[in-house]
Amino acid sequence: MDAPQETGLHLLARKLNLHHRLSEDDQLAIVVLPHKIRRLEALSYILRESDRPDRCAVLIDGYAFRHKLTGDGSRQILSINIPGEALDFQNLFLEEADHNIQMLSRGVIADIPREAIEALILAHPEVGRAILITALIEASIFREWVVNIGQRDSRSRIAHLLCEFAYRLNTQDLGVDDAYQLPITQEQLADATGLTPVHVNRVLLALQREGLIERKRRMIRFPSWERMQDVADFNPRYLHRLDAGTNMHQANGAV
Amino acid sequence: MDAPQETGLHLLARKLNLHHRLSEDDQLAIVVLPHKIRRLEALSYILRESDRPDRCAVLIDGYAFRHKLTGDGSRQILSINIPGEALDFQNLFLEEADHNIQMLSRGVIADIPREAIEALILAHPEVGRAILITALIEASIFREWVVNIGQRDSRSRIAHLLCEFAYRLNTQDLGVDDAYQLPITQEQLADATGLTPVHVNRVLLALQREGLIERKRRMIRFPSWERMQDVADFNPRYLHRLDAGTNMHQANGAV
DNA sequence: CGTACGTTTGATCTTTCTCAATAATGGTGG
DNA sequence: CCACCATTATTGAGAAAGATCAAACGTACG
Repeated sequence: MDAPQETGLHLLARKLNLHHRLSEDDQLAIVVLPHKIRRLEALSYILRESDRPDRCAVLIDGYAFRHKLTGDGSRQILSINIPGEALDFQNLFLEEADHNIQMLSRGVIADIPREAIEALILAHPEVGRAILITALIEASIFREWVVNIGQRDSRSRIAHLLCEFAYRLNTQDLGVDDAYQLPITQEQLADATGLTPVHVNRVLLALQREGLIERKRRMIRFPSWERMQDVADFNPRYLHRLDAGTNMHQANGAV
Repeated sequence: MDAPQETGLHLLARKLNLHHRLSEDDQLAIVVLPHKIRRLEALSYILRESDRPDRCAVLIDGYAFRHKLTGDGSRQILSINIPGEALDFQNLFLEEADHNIQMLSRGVIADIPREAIEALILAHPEVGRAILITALIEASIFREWVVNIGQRDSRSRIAHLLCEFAYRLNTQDLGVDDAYQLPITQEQLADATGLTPVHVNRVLLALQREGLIERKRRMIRFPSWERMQDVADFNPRYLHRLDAGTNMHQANGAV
């Protein structure tokens, strides 16, 4: 067994540092934050709409997703989260949660008490700043999703989601070269893009026939990142990486 | 001539106070913030994608909107902003803007220098907190737009946008009873909902035939807020008003 | 080794888009 | 105040993207 108690929050420090440079001292303050490790099964809920958030869950291992249900029961997936991401910055400072957060796969999270975060922000203003910036970048991603769902056809739409996910994985050093494991089913992909599962399936097969993606099992590979980026109309500016401009397949010199 | 120098920032203090209670002292600090008043024509740009934000524009009079263009030139409108709202919390703390902000009508804005905001946050932590909360609520609204565009059919979609706008106007005491002036053309409404202008027109006429809305010129009235809310699948939780639960037509006791 | 879940396929239907034209409206200069 | 122009709103007919319904096929895992 590994020791997530010792390594888990390093991922968070690393993630925050990607968007706002932090001193060694500030990073250390994050790593030593009090927290409780929990192992969760796939589909278990981390937070439900209308809950009062009182702790901040940080994803250590596995994947999670945000979603919201409409009155007629359909589900819109709002984000797919990867290890190192804090799941509750969007809710922690508000009175009640406006969406659900659920594990996608089985995994591990670290729960940090709200008060510990508050104290951290007071003692380390730059960390507070990093949290603000990270929350604003999440908002930027939501805006891009509005654009993606509102304006792009199904082909670009799905390609865009695949590009974003690849790029973010790569940012966190979780991609294996140019291939990666897509942790979601086609039905979930449908709920994330506002399409039906049947149509998602047809689009994936079409992208494959065109040679834009290769798939075996849940593994996805882009034979040409450029062509894919082009089809997806993907411009990573909205992800606000500090070292943007660097080629995605050699980046991550930081930390 | 009125004196927006004296009254303009009161609107901002009022807006922030809606989401996070502020002391008299904190509110005063907002009102006396150094700023420059500018009168702008309709469609003039306040910020462009890739700009480096260095000031915060607060909308004093008139309407503005955020939008983003895709590679093939289509436009997605991301928000419609009303007087009292700060237009740059989403960009001010990031290196470069990821979307455009443009005036919808002619109007007046107050430009606050970035440094003044930074100093304010340091001297008045509760104002910093209010800014964080306000930015998080904007993110919540973007999420709801993802849901709206991703899951609802054109009828609910447009109804939802109309409800949200009515509710927000009312929150800022800008609605005239149950009727209000919708400051956008059907083409802009189309770009906000991911539909075509032609279809928006047909949906509006249908809503009108059903007796869900009355229109003359740009004026919109809901004969029955309940029926409209129902068609729109509108639940104002995502707007995180402190005094939510109060009936929208009698609210605003605060400040 | 069977069962549940996920993927793939086919046929048909619906919503929304596209293209094109006409009708109001509002603002402007004379 | 009126005539004109540019915008905005409305209408119709046909096309297309994506949804729906239904079934078959794989494959992971208990």
